Amino acid sequence: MPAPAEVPLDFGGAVLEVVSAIPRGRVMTYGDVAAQLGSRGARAVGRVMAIEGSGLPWWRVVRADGRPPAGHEREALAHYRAEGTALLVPARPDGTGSDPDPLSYRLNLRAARWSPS
DNA sequence: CAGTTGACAGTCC
DNA sequence: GGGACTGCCAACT
Repeated sequence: MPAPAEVPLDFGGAVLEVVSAIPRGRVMTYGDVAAQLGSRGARAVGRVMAIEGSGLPWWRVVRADGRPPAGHEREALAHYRAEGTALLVPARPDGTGSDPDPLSYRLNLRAARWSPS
């Protein structure tokens, strides 16, 4: 068979498939996931995660800025530290000791960004 | 059927 | 380097 029906699922089904294929310690941007689906609806991907994201490593899907989904930065951070994902901490010149935004961290996409073979 | 929303991305200032 | 605007796609009202 010339074409292994790998896309009998809907858009959401395909998203779940790609996100579920992301290895531990790696991350993908919404745009990359959408690109794998042959679509550019990065926003559509995000919405699928918000709905069907339950039961999936949604924290492995981050924005192009290297920031986790809005409203879940704290939850995602716990997963990143637990999986050893490459994180970039905002450099503190003085080291005041207090972070105005502890959730202002970013992921090192240059090292953690992964793409399916 | 049309408008609005939304776990975004890319470009311009 | 950071902020604002526009563009895209899919689902909801």
